[in-house]
Amino acid sequence: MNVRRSKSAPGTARLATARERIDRTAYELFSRHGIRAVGVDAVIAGSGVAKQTLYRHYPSKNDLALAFLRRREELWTRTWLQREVERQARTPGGKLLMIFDTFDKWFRRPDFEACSFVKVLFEHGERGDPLRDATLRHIDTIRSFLRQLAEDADVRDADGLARQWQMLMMGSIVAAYAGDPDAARRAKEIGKLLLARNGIAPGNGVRA
Amino acid sequence: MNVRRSKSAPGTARLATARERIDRTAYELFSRHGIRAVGVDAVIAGSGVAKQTLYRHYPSKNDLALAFLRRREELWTRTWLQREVERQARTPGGKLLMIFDTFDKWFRRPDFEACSFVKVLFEHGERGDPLRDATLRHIDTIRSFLRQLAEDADVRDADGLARQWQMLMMGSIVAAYAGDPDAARRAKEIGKLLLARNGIAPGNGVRA
DNA sequence: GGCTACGTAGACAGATCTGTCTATCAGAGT
DNA sequence: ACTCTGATAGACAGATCTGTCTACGTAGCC
Repeated sequence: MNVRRSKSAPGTARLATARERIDRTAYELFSRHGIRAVGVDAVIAGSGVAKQTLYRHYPSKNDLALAFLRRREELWTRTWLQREVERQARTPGGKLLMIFDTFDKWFRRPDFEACSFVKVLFEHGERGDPLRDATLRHIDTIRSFLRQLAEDADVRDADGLARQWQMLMMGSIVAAYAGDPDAARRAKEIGKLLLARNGIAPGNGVRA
Repeated sequence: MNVRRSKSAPGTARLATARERIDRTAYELFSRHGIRAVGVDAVIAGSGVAKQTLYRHYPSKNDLALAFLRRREELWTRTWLQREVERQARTPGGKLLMIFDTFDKWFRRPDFEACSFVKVLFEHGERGDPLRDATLRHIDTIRSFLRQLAEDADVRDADGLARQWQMLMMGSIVAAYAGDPDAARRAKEIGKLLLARNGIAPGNGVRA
């Protein structure tokens, strides 16, 4: 059972700390099946870790779920979506549209798992649930990114456009999850109308 | 405990059949908290019915959940949304926009519970789950209504417009659930752009 | 060599949830 | 009067899930 390689030098990266395996497994399972549907035993089995080890790092499943949401923001929002958008488009309008090009590839992945934030929001929507509050904060973070792009484009009502854009994003995610693989393209079409309405040049984003 | 009034004449309406109380309670609880979060014991307690009675009418919780979805289509989709829209608008374009006026009132209700179909879709999204399949059919029913309106408006791609419109509807529901009470108005604005794009007169729906 | 930190293995308590079972009761039709 | 249907009340089995507890092992560090 002892598959671990070494403890290595202090402060340097280990090959697969128990904690890292827990985090990775929790991410995999929670993002695919939701939080309620996955028990701590499944995380333990998947990461090959002892129960006590998991509970040493996270005092409760709730804490593990909160850590998952933070990791989701790190991996999905920042490292994936924002980086992809910034890398492939230059103008604010082009970046906004590039979101849907990025979504398009995402929706067509066979393991498309939908947006964890929306999923958890519906799973733990009761007012007062700490998971709900955390989820709302992560959704706010995404909207801040959109609002910044809208401000860069000198839109009159940047917050309003950001909210409309996020509505399109979430709507397309639900539609894709309900089985429409072209949801991102349909959303992008609407996005173009919104950009035109707000006097933003749609081009300059490499692709039309 | 015996609160029932009478069994009344055969074939006529009774005052509150056990079955009716079960259905009403299940609707209340499932629509508010989702299906996973509500146990059969809660439905039993809420309807004041014996456990055996519930299981006589519905062989399993799953069947009860399917009945709930049918009832949701009856009450929410047909009796509420469609009727409200048909009652207050005359032209296809006006009816489409009226959806968001109706949503606006809905979103502002203090007991706004979001769309059960979307909720259940995320709760039971695993492929092969009968609840998921039923949910998708109910979502299709709503889209048929939208497609019919689009066809009445002589739109070139009625299915495409219906899908975009439904995307707006679902996006606004998620946004409202995430705390934006103005989500319906923002969606309506986008809707107007879509109508204009498709050459549909926005007016004639009583309200602009 | 011994202390400390971390990890493993698995039993266990306690809660919760679905579905079954038994026993009893009330009313309506024949 | 008798029977049949539907309802009540609640115990119970069996599964599942969170979190605790004990006992043991191992590697680094002083």
